[in-house]
Amino acid sequence: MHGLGELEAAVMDVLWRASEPMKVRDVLSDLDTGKQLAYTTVLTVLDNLHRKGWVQRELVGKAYHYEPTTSRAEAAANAVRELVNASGDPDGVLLHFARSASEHETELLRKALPRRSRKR
Amino acid sequence: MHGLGELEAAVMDVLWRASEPMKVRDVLSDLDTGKQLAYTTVLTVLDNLHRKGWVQRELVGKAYHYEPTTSRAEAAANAVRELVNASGDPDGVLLHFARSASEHETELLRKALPRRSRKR
DNA sequence: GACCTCTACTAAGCGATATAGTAGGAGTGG
DNA sequence: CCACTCCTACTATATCGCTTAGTAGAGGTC
Repeated sequence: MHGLGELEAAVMDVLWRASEPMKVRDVLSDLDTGKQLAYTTVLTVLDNLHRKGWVQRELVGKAYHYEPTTSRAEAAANAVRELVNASGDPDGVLLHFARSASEHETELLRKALPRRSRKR
Repeated sequence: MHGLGELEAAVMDVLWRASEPMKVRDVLSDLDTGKQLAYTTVLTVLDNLHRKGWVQRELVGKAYHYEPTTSRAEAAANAVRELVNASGDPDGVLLHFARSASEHETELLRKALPRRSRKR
C-alpha cells in the first residue's frame, strides 16, 4: 500500500480482516498468497511490521498476539493526508481530487466534512 | 512520492517547479540533493522516467527537452485516488479523511465538489 | 528427558533504484 | 578537416529494502 511491501501488505490485510488479535500461526494459515510460506517468514514480517509501528503485540501465554495499531481506513486516510501534504501543492491536489469525485464520493464527503470550524 | 525513488522524485520536483521543458543539464544544475551527481546519472533517471511515462520529451536541436506529462497536482490526485480505491475500504478512508480535514481544506473541498450529478 | 511450539537472530536472494562510465554522433572554431 | 565539446544510448556496478527461511534456544507437555 504505502511504504509496505507486497507480503507486508498481505499480512496487514489479514490482520485487518480479523476482528481480533492473531497469533503468527493464525496469520500464516489465513494468508493467501499463491505459495505456502514458512512459519518463520510470517514471523519475520510481523516482527518488521511491529518494528515499523504498523502492528502492536501482546504476550499471551508463550505466544504473541498481533493486531494492527490503526484501522485500515485510518491508515489509508493518513497515507492520503501525507500524500497531499507532501505533494508540494496540497490545494491543487484536493481540487483535482474533488473535481474527479464520483457522485457517491461527493455525497459521502459533503456529509462527513465538518460543518463549521473545528480546531484542527 | 508513489512508485518513484528518491532521486526520481527529486527530478520530477525540478521539472514541476520549472514552467517549461528542460534539458538534462538544466535539470542537473537545478537539482539540489546533498551531492553533486554526474550528468549521466540525471540522464538515466530522465530516461527511466520517460520509459515509465512520467515525462515526455521533444528533440530540440540535438538535445531533448523534458517535461512532466501531468501536473504535480494531477499526479498526486491520481495517487490519492489509487490509494483510496486500493485501500479495501474506500468509504471509510474518505470518512476518516473528511473528519480530519482542516477548516481550509473543508472549504476548499466544499467549493470544488461537483454540485449535482456528473456522469463520472 | 524427548518432543513440540514459539521467538530471536542471522543471512542469502531478489528486484528496483542510484550512480556513473564508455562509445559514438554531430556541431563548431580554426 | 581536425580537435574539441556536448549530447544520447547502452551497459554495468552498487545499494537498499523486502522476501524468504534456517538455526538455536527457551519453555512447556507427556
